[in-house]
Amino acid sequence: MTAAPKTRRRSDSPRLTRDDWLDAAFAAVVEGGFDKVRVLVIADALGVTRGSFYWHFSDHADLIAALLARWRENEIASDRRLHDESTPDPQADLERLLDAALAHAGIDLENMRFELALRGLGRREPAVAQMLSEVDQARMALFEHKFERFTGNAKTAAELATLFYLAIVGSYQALSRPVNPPQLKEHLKGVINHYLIARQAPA
Amino acid sequence: MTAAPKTRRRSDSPRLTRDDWLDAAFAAVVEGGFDKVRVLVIADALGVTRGSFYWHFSDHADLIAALLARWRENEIASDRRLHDESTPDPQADLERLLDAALAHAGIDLENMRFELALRGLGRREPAVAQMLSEVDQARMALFEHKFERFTGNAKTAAELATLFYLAIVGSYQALSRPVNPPQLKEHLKGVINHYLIARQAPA
DNA sequence: AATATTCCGTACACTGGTGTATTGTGGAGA
DNA sequence: TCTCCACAATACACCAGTGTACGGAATATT
Repeated sequence: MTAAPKTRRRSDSPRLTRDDWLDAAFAAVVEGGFDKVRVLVIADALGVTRGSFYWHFSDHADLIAALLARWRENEIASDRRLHDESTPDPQADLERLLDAALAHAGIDLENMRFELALRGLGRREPAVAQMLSEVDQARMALFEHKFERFTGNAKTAAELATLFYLAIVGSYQALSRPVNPPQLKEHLKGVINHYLIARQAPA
Repeated sequence: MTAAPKTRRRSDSPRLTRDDWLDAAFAAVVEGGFDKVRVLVIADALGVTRGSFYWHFSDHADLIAALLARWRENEIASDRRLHDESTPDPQADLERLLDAALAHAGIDLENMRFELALRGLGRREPAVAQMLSEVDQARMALFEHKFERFTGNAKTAAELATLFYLAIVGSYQALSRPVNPPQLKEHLKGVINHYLIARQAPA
Protein backbone atom coordinates (compact mmCIF):
# COMPACT_ATOMS: atom_id res chain seq x y z
CA MET A 1 0.00 0.00 0.00
CA THR A 2 2.87 2.40 -0.52
CA ALA A 3 1.66 5.50 -2.28
CA ALA A 4 2.20 5.54 -6.01
CA PRO A 5 1.89 8.89 -7.76
CA LYS A 6 -1.60 9.28 -9.10
CA THR A 7 -0.67 11.85 -11.65
CA ARG A 8 1.83 11.15 -14.39
CA ARG A 9 4.47 13.78 -14.64
CA ARG A 10 5.11 15.42 -17.93
CA SER A 11 8.80 14.75 -17.82
CA ASP A 12 10.04 11.25 -17.17
CA SER A 13 12.66 12.66 -14.87
CA PRO A 14 12.19 11.86 -11.21
CA ARG A 15 12.45 15.56 -10.43
CA LEU A 16 9.50 17.85 -10.89
CA THR A 17 9.24 21.14 -12.68
CA ARG A 18 7.10 24.14 -11.88
CA ASP A 19 4.87 23.20 -14.78
CA ASP A 20 4.28 19.72 -13.42
CA TRP A 21 2.92 21.33 -10.30
CA LEU A 22 0.74 23.64 -12.35
CA ASP A 23 -0.67 20.70 -14.27
CA ALA A 24 -1.49 18.88 -11.07
CA ALA A 25 -3.06 21.99 -9.59
CA PHE A 26 -5.11 22.39 -12.75
CA ALA A 27 -6.37 18.86 -12.38
CA ALA A 28 -7.30 19.56 -8.79
CA VAL A 29 -9.30 22.60 -9.81
CA VAL A 30 -11.05 20.64 -12.52
CA GLU A 31 -12.01 18.00 -10.04
CA GLY A 32 -13.03 20.00 -7.03
CA GLY A 33 -12.63 23.71 -7.56
CA PHE A 34 -10.04 26.08 -6.20
CA ASP A 35 -10.74 25.13 -2.63
CA LYS A 36 -9.42 21.69 -3.34
CA VAL A 37 -6.04 23.02 -4.37
CA ARG A 38 -4.27 21.98 -1.20
CA VAL A 39 -0.52 21.77 -1.30
CA LEU A 40 -0.37 18.59 0.69
CA VAL A 41 -2.94 16.80 -1.43
CA ILE A 42 -1.34 17.74 -4.72
CA ALA A 43 2.04 16.81 -3.33
CA ASP A 44 1.17 13.23 -2.70
CA ALA A 45 -0.81 13.07 -5.92
CA LEU A 46 2.56 13.83 -7.47
CA GLY A 47 4.34 11.39 -5.21
CA VAL A 48 6.48 13.96 -3.43
CA THR A 49 6.34 15.97 -0.22
CA ARG A 50 5.69 19.64 0.20
CA GLY A 51 9.40 20.28 0.28
CA SER A 52 9.22 20.21 -3.49
CA PHE A 53 6.40 22.70 -3.62
CA TYR A 54 8.10 25.33 -1.54
CA TRP A 55 11.09 25.05 -3.79
CA HIS A 56 9.13 25.86 -6.95
CA PHE A 57 6.68 28.30 -5.43
CA SER A 58 6.95 30.89 -2.71
CA ASP A 59 3.58 30.02 -1.23
CA HIS A 60 0.05 28.93 -1.96
CA ALA A 61 -0.99 32.28 -3.41
CA ASP A 62 1.90 32.07 -5.83
CA LEU A 63 0.57 28.79 -7.18
CA ILE A 64 -2.91 30.19 -7.72
CA ALA A 65 -1.57 33.31 -9.39
CA ALA A 66 0.57 31.27 -11.76
CA LEU A 67 -2.39 29.08 -12.59
CA LEU A 68 -4.52 32.09 -13.42
CA ALA A 69 -1.79 33.64 -15.51
CA ARG A 70 -1.34 30.46 -17.52
CA TRP A 71 -5.06 30.21 -18.19
CA ARG A 72 -5.17 33.81 -19.29
CA GLU A 73 -2.35 33.24 -21.77
CA ASN A 74 -4.10 30.25 -23.28
CA GLU A 75 -7.29 32.24 -23.43
CA ILE A 76 -5.95 35.20 -25.38
CA ALA A 77 -4.10 32.78 -27.65
CA SER A 78 -7.24 30.86 -28.54
CA ASP A 79 -9.12 34.09 -29.00
CA ARG A 80 -6.53 35.27 -31.49
CA ARG A 81 -6.71 31.93 -33.23
CA LEU A 82 -10.49 32.14 -33.59
CA HIS A 83 -10.20 35.67 -34.79
CA ASP A 84 -7.73 34.85 -37.52
CA GLU A 85 -9.45 31.78 -38.87
CA SER A 86 -11.92 33.45 -41.19
CA THR A 87 -13.98 31.90 -43.98
CA PRO A 88 -15.50 33.75 -46.93
CA ASP A 89 -18.93 32.27 -46.19
CA PRO A 90 -20.45 34.13 -43.20
CA GLN A 91 -22.67 31.26 -42.15
CA ALA A 92 -19.92 28.66 -42.23
CA ASP A 93 -17.74 31.09 -40.35
CA LEU A 94 -20.35 31.57 -37.69
CA GLU A 95 -20.94 27.86 -37.29
CA ARG A 96 -17.23 27.31 -36.85
CA LEU A 97 -17.22 29.71 -33.96
CA LEU A 98 -20.18 28.05 -32.35
CA ASP A 99 -18.56 24.66 -32.76
CA ALA A 100 -15.42 25.89 -31.07
CA ALA A 101 -17.37 27.37 -28.21
CA LEU A 102 -19.39 24.20 -27.78
CA ALA A 103 -16.28 22.04 -27.89
CA HIS A 104 -15.60 23.32 -24.42
CA ALA A 105 -18.66 21.45 -23.34
CA GLY A 106 -17.78 18.33 -25.30
CA ILE A 107 -14.18 17.29 -25.90
CA ASP A 108 -12.65 19.95 -23.78
CA LEU A 109 -14.45 19.04 -20.58
CA GLU A 110 -11.48 19.93 -18.42
CA ASN A 111 -11.25 23.49 -19.61
CA MET A 112 -14.95 23.90 -19.12
CA ARG A 113 -14.78 22.74 -15.55
CA PHE A 114 -11.79 24.94 -14.92
CA GLU A 115 -13.59 27.95 -16.24
CA LEU A 116 -16.58 27.23 -14.06
CA ALA A 117 -14.36 26.98 -11.02
CA LEU A 118 -12.77 30.22 -12.09
CA ARG A 119 -16.12 31.96 -12.20
CA GLY A 120 -16.78 30.66 -8.73
CA LEU A 121 -13.52 32.13 -7.55
CA GLY A 122 -14.42 35.38 -9.28
CA ARG A 123 -17.33 35.81 -6.91
CA ARG A 124 -14.89 36.12 -4.04
CA GLU A 125 -11.86 37.69 -5.70
CA PRO A 126 -12.45 40.99 -7.50
CA ALA A 127 -9.23 40.64 -9.49
CA VAL A 128 -10.43 37.34 -10.91
CA ALA A 129 -13.82 38.82 -11.67
CA GLN A 130 -12.07 41.60 -13.53
CA MET A 131 -10.07 39.15 -15.60
CA LEU A 132 -13.13 37.13 -16.44
CA SER A 133 -15.11 40.14 -17.48
CA GLU A 134 -12.38 41.11 -19.92
CA VAL A 135 -12.42 37.63 -21.39
CA ASP A 136 -16.20 37.74 -21.67
CA GLN A 137 -15.98 41.12 -23.36
CA ALA A 138 -13.54 39.82 -25.94
CA ARG A 139 -15.57 36.73 -26.69
CA MET A 140 -18.79 38.67 -26.96
CA ALA A 141 -17.16 41.07 -29.38
CA LEU A 142 -16.12 38.15 -31.52
CA PHE A 143 -19.60 36.69 -31.46
CA GLU A 144 -21.07 40.04 -32.36
CA HIS A 145 -18.69 40.44 -35.23
CA LYS A 146 -19.51 37.07 -36.73
CA PHE A 147 -23.22 37.60 -36.29
CA GLU A 148 -23.01 40.96 -37.95
CA ARG A 149 -21.38 39.42 -40.98
CA PHE A 150 -24.19 36.90 -40.98
CA THR A 151 -27.23 39.11 -40.45
CA GLY A 152 -25.91 42.37 -41.83
CA ASN A 153 -27.78 44.18 -39.09
CA ALA A 154 -26.04 45.57 -36.04
CA LYS A 155 -29.03 45.43 -33.75
CA THR A 156 -30.06 41.85 -34.37
CA ALA A 157 -26.41 40.89 -34.34
CA ALA A 158 -26.07 42.27 -30.83
CA GLU A 159 -29.23 40.47 -29.76
CA LEU A 160 -28.21 37.13 -31.13
CA ALA A 161 -24.63 37.39 -29.98
CA THR A 162 -25.77 38.09 -26.42
CA LEU A 163 -28.31 35.32 -26.48
CA PHE A 164 -25.98 32.73 -27.95
CA TYR A 165 -22.96 33.54 -25.86
CA LEU A 166 -24.89 33.56 -22.60
CA ALA A 167 -26.65 30.35 -23.58
CA ILE A 168 -23.33 28.64 -24.14
CA VAL A 169 -21.98 29.92 -20.85
CA GLY A 170 -25.18 28.75 -19.21
CA SER A 171 -24.88 25.36 -20.80
CA TYR A 172 -21.55 24.88 -19.10
CA GLN A 173 -23.18 24.29 -15.80
CA ALA A 174 -26.80 23.50 -16.44
CA LEU A 175 -25.38 20.66 -18.51
CA SER A 176 -25.97 17.90 -18.95
CA ARG A 177 -29.41 17.44 -17.53
CA PRO A 178 -31.74 19.86 -19.28
CA VAL A 179 -30.01 19.40 -22.60
CA ASN A 180 -26.85 17.81 -23.98
CA PRO A 181 -24.29 19.42 -26.28
CA PRO A 182 -25.37 17.99 -29.65
CA GLN A 183 -28.96 18.82 -28.80
CA LEU A 184 -28.00 22.34 -27.96
CA LYS A 185 -26.11 22.67 -31.19
CA GLU A 186 -29.20 21.62 -33.13
CA HIS A 187 -31.26 24.19 -31.31
CA LEU A 188 -28.78 26.92 -32.07
CA LYS A 189 -28.78 25.99 -35.71
CA GLY A 190 -32.56 26.00 -35.68
CA VAL A 191 -32.64 29.62 -34.61
CA ILE A 192 -30.01 30.56 -37.14
CA ASN A 193 -32.00 28.96 -39.89
CA HIS A 194 -35.02 30.89 -38.80
CA TYR A 195 -33.16 34.15 -39.21
CA LEU A 196 -31.73 32.96 -42.50
CA ILE A 197 -35.14 32.20 -43.93
CA ALA A 198 -36.64 35.41 -42.62
CA ARG A 199 -33.88 37.32 -44.34
CA GLN A 200 -34.33 35.59 -47.66
CA ALA A 201 -38.13 35.73 -47.68
CA PRO A 202 -38.48 39.46 -48.35
CA ALA A 203 -35.93 39.27 -51.18
CA MET B 1 -14.34 46.77 20.46
CA THR B 2 -16.46 44.02 21.96
CA ALA B 3 -18.10 42.05 19.20
CA ALA B 4 -21.59 43.16 18.34
CA PRO B 5 -23.72 40.74 16.31
CA LYS B 6 -23.35 41.58 12.65
CA THR B 7 -26.55 39.87 11.65
CA ARG B 8 -29.87 40.95 13.09
CA ARG B 9 -31.83 38.09 14.40
CA ARG B 10 -35.33 37.59 13.16
CA SER B 11 -36.81 37.36 16.62
CA ASP B 12 -36.02 40.07 19.15
CA SER B 13 -35.58 37.40 21.77
CA PRO B 14 -32.04 36.95 23.01
CA ARG B 15 -32.32 33.23 22.18
CA LEU B 16 -31.84 31.95 18.69
CA THR B 17 -33.94 29.59 16.64
CA ARG B 18 -32.89 27.05 14.06
CA ASP B 19 -34.19 29.37 11.38
CA ASP B 20 -32.01 32.23 12.57
CA TRP B 21 -29.03 29.99 12.01
CA LEU B 22 -30.29 29.04 8.57
CA ASP B 23 -30.69 32.68 7.64
CA ALA B 24 -27.16 33.46 8.73
CA ALA B 25 -25.82 30.44 6.87
CA PHE B 26 -27.71 31.56 3.79
CA ALA B 27 -26.07 34.95 4.05
CA ALA B 28 -22.69 33.29 4.34
CA VAL B 29 -23.30 31.27 1.20
CA VAL B 30 -24.42 34.35 -0.67
CA GLU B 31 -21.30 36.15 0.32
CA GLY B 32 -18.65 33.52 -0.11
CA GLY B 33 -20.07 30.22 -1.23
CA PHE B 34 -20.57 27.02 0.70
CA ASP B 35 -16.97 26.82 1.76
CA LYS B 36 -17.45 29.94 3.81
CA VAL B 37 -20.16 28.36 5.89
CA ARG B 38 -18.01 27.90 8.98
CA VAL B 39 -19.78 27.31 12.24
CA LEU B 40 -17.44 29.52 14.19
CA VAL B 41 -17.74 32.42 11.79
CA ILE B 42 -21.53 32.31 11.64
CA ALA B 43 -21.64 31.98 15.39
CA ASP B 44 -19.97 35.25 16.10
CA ALA B 45 -21.81 36.91 13.25
CA LEU B 46 -24.86 35.99 15.32
CA GLY B 47 -23.20 37.09 18.51
CA VAL B 48 -23.15 33.67 20.15
CA THR B 49 -20.73 30.79 20.51
CA ARG B 50 -20.84 27.41 18.86
CA GLY B 51 -22.60 26.04 21.90
CA SER B 52 -25.79 27.36 20.37
CA PHE B 53 -25.12 25.73 17.03
CA TYR B 54 -24.66 22.24 18.37
CA TRP B 55 -27.91 22.59 20.20
CA HIS B 56 -29.91 23.35 17.06
CA PHE B 57 -27.97 21.12 14.68
CA SER B 58 -26.28 17.78 15.03
CA ASP B 59 -23.29 18.84 12.98
CA HIS B 60 -22.10 20.85 10.04
CA ALA B 61 -23.57 18.49 7.47
CA ASP B 62 -26.93 18.85 9.14
CA LEU B 63 -26.82 22.60 8.59
CA ILE B 64 -26.00 22.24 4.92
CA ALA B 65 -28.71 19.66 4.40
CA ALA B 66 -31.30 21.88 6.06
CA LEU B 67 -30.20 24.80 3.94
CA LEU B 68 -30.60 22.77 0.77
CA ALA B 69 -33.98 21.47 1.84
CA ARG B 70 -35.26 24.95 2.55
CA TRP B 71 -34.09 26.21 -0.83
CA ARG B 72 -35.75 23.30 -2.55
CA GLU B 73 -39.05 24.05 -0.84
CA ASN B 74 -38.94 27.67 -1.90
CA GLU B 75 -38.05 26.57 -5.38
CA ILE B 76 -40.98 24.25 -5.93
CA ALA B 77 -43.26 26.84 -4.36
CA SER B 78 -42.20 29.56 -6.76
CA ASP B 79 -42.43 27.13 -9.65
CA ARG B 80 -46.02 26.35 -8.74
CA ARG B 81 -46.73 30.05 -8.43
CA LEU B 82 -45.36 30.78 -11.89
CA HIS B 83 -47.29 27.87 -13.27
CA ASP B 84 -50.62 29.02 -11.86
CA GLU B 85 -50.34 32.67 -12.85
CA SER B 86 -51.55 32.43 -16.41
CA THR B 87 -52.69 35.22 -18.70
CA PRO B 88 -54.95 34.85 -21.76
CA ASP B 89 -52.43 36.66 -23.96
CA PRO B 90 -49.56 34.26 -24.78
CA GLN B 91 -47.02 37.00 -25.37
CA ALA B 92 -47.78 38.84 -22.14
CA ASP B 93 -47.68 35.52 -20.36
CA LEU B 94 -44.28 34.75 -21.78
CA GLU B 95 -42.87 38.13 -20.91
CA ARG B 96 -44.07 37.73 -17.35
CA LEU B 97 -42.10 34.53 -17.07
CA LEU B 98 -39.00 36.14 -18.46
CA ASP B 99 -39.37 39.05 -16.08
CA ALA B 100 -39.63 36.71 -13.16
CA ALA B 101 -36.56 34.78 -14.27
CA LEU B 102 -34.59 37.95 -14.80
CA ALA B 103 -35.65 39.34 -11.44
CA HIS B 104 -33.24 36.86 -9.95
CA ALA B 105 -30.51 38.88 -11.58
CA GLY B 106 -31.97 42.20 -10.49
CA ILE B 107 -33.89 42.58 -7.25
CA ASP B 108 -33.29 39.09 -6.04
CA LEU B 109 -29.52 39.26 -6.07
CA GLU B 110 -29.17 37.09 -3.00
CA ASN B 111 -31.08 34.17 -4.44
CA MET B 112 -29.05 34.41 -7.60
CA ARG B 113 -25.80 34.24 -5.73
CA PHE B 114 -27.08 31.38 -3.65
CA GLU B 115 -28.05 29.43 -6.73
CA LEU B 116 -24.65 30.00 -8.26
CA ALA B 117 -22.97 28.74 -5.13
CA LEU B 118 -25.31 25.79 -5.24
CA ARG B 119 -24.26 24.95 -8.77
CA GLY B 120 -20.69 25.11 -7.62
CA LEU B 121 -21.45 22.66 -4.86
CA GLY B 122 -23.23 20.45 -7.36
CA ARG B 123 -19.96 19.89 -9.15
CA ARG B 124 -18.63 18.12 -6.09
CA GLU B 125 -21.78 16.59 -4.61
CA PRO B 126 -23.77 14.30 -6.89
CA ALA B 127 -26.87 14.59 -4.71
CA VAL B 128 -26.87 18.35 -5.17
CA ALA B 129 -26.29 17.97 -8.90
CA GLN B 130 -29.29 15.68 -9.00
CA MET B 131 -31.48 18.18 -7.21
CA LEU B 132 -30.38 20.97 -9.50
CA SER B 133 -31.03 18.97 -12.60
CA GLU B 134 -34.57 18.32 -11.45
CA VAL B 135 -35.10 22.02 -10.87
CA ASP B 136 -33.66 22.80 -14.28
CA GLN B 137 -35.95 20.24 -15.83
CA ALA B 138 -39.01 21.77 -14.24
CA ARG B 139 -38.09 25.30 -15.24
CA MET B 140 -37.27 24.27 -18.78
CA ALA B 141 -40.62 22.54 -19.06
CA LEU B 142 -42.32 25.74 -17.98
CA PHE B 143 -40.37 27.78 -20.50
CA GLU B 144 -41.20 25.32 -23.23
CA HIS B 145 -44.87 25.43 -22.36
CA LYS B 146 -45.05 29.20 -22.51
CA PHE B 147 -43.09 29.31 -25.73
CA GLU B 148 -45.33 26.75 -27.30
CA ARG B 149 -48.37 28.85 -26.51
CA PHE B 150 -46.54 31.74 -28.11
CA THR B 151 -45.18 30.16 -31.27
CA GLY B 152 -47.68 27.37 -31.72
CA ASN B 153 -44.86 25.19 -32.93
CA ALA B 154 -43.30 22.50 -30.75
CA LYS B 155 -39.93 22.49 -32.45
CA THR B 156 -39.21 26.20 -32.37
CA ALA B 157 -40.65 26.32 -28.87
CA ALA B 158 -38.08 23.78 -27.73
CA GLU B 159 -35.32 25.70 -29.43
CA LEU B 160 -36.22 29.05 -27.95
CA ALA B 161 -36.98 27.67 -24.51
CA THR B 162 -33.59 25.98 -24.35
CA LEU B 163 -31.77 28.98 -25.62
CA PHE B 164 -33.55 31.49 -23.42
CA TYR B 165 -33.31 29.47 -20.26
CA LEU B 166 -29.63 28.77 -20.72
CA ALA B 167 -28.99 32.40 -21.53
CA ILE B 168 -30.63 33.48 -18.31
CA VAL B 169 -28.65 30.93 -16.33
CA GLY B 170 -25.55 32.12 -18.12
CA SER B 171 -26.34 35.72 -17.34
CA TYR B 172 -26.27 34.90 -13.65
CA GLN B 173 -22.55 34.66 -13.67
CA ALA B 174 -21.32 36.38 -16.78
CA LEU B 175 -23.12 39.38 -15.34
CA SER B 176 -22.66 42.19 -15.14
CA ARG B 177 -19.77 42.81 -17.45
CA PRO B 178 -20.76 41.65 -20.95
CA VAL B 179 -24.32 42.87 -20.52
CA ASN B 180 -26.57 44.14 -17.76
CA PRO B 181 -30.07 42.91 -16.89
CA PRO B 182 -32.20 45.59 -18.59
CA GLN B 183 -30.00 45.32 -21.69
CA LEU B 184 -30.43 41.57 -21.71
CA LYS B 185 -34.17 41.93 -21.38
CA GLU B 186 -34.27 44.20 -24.41
CA HIS B 187 -32.25 41.73 -26.42
CA LEU B 188 -34.53 38.89 -25.48
CA LYS B 189 -37.57 40.94 -26.45
CA GLY B 190 -35.88 41.75 -29.74
CA VAL B 191 -35.62 38.09 -30.62
CA ILE B 192 -39.19 37.46 -29.57
CA ASN B 193 -40.39 40.29 -31.76
CA HIS B 194 -38.52 38.80 -34.65
CA TYR B 195 -40.40 35.54 -34.25
CA LEU B 196 -43.65 37.42 -33.80
CA ILE B 197 -43.22 39.33 -37.03
CA ALA B 198 -42.14 36.26 -38.93
CA ARG B 199 -45.27 34.52 -37.77
CA GLN B 200 -47.59 37.34 -38.74
CA ALA B 201 -46.00 38.01 -42.11
CA PRO B 202 -47.38 34.93 -43.91
CA ALA B 203 -50.88 35.62 -42.54
C1' DA C 1 36.40 12.44 -9.05
C1' DA C 2 35.28 16.54 -6.60
C1' DT C 3 32.29 20.07 -6.02
C1' DA C 4 28.12 22.92 -6.68
C1' DT C 5 23.53 23.39 -7.42
C1' DT C 6 19.23 21.85 -7.68
C1' DC C 7 15.68 19.54 -5.89
C1' DC C 8 13.32 17.02 -2.15
C1' DG C 9 12.51 15.01 2.73
C1' DT C 10 11.80 15.80 7.67
C1' DA C 11 10.55 17.95 11.72
C1' DC C 12 8.55 21.70 13.94
C1' DA C 13 5.51 25.70 15.10
C1' DC C 14 1.30 27.75 14.21
C1' DT C 15 -3.55 28.65 12.71
C1' DG C 16 -8.31 27.73 12.05
C1' DG C 17 -11.67 24.68 11.99
C1' DT C 18 -14.84 20.61 13.97
C1' DG C 19 -17.08 18.01 17.53
C1' DT C 20 -18.07 16.72 22.52
C1' DA C 21 -18.81 16.97 27.32
C1' DT C 22 -19.88 19.55 30.89
C1' DT C 23 -21.36 23.37 33.18
C1' DG C 24 -24.03 27.67 33.50
C1' DT C 25 -28.36 30.75 33.08
C1' DG C 26 -32.59 32.98 32.20
C1' DG C 27 -37.41 32.62 31.60
C1' DA C 28 -42.07 30.18 31.50
C1' DG C 29 -45.17 27.32 34.07
C1' DA C 30 -46.70 24.95 38.34
C1' DT D 1 -41.46 31.70 44.23
C1' DC D 2 -39.43 27.66 42.90
C1' DT D 3 -38.21 24.56 39.55
C1' DC D 4 -37.37 22.74 35.24
C1' DC D 5 -35.68 22.99 30.72
C1' DA D 6 -34.50 25.12 26.59
C1' DC D 7 -30.59 27.37 25.13
C1' DA D 8 -25.81 29.03 25.46
C1' DA D 9 -20.85 29.34 27.30
C1' DT D 10 -16.52 27.09 28.30
C1' DA D 11 -12.93 24.06 27.89
C1' DC D 12 -11.06 20.25 25.85
C1' DA D 13 -9.19 16.91 22.31
C1' DC D 14 -8.41 16.44 17.65
C1' DC D 15 -7.43 17.13 12.67
C1' DA D 16 -6.03 19.34 8.32
C1' DG D 17 -3.58 22.64 6.35
C1' DT D 18 0.28 26.29 5.81
C1' DG D 19 4.91 27.92 6.14
C1' DT D 20 9.90 27.57 7.63
C1' DA D 21 14.44 25.78 8.76
C1' DC D 22 17.53 22.67 7.80
C1' DG D 23 19.53 18.54 6.46
C1' DG D 24 20.23 15.03 2.67
C1' DA D 25 20.29 13.09 -1.84
C1' DA D 26 20.68 13.37 -6.85
C1' DT D 27 22.21 15.65 -10.91
C1' DA D 28 25.37 18.84 -13.40
C1' DT D 29 29.62 21.03 -14.00
C1' DT D 30 34.49 21.37 -14.04
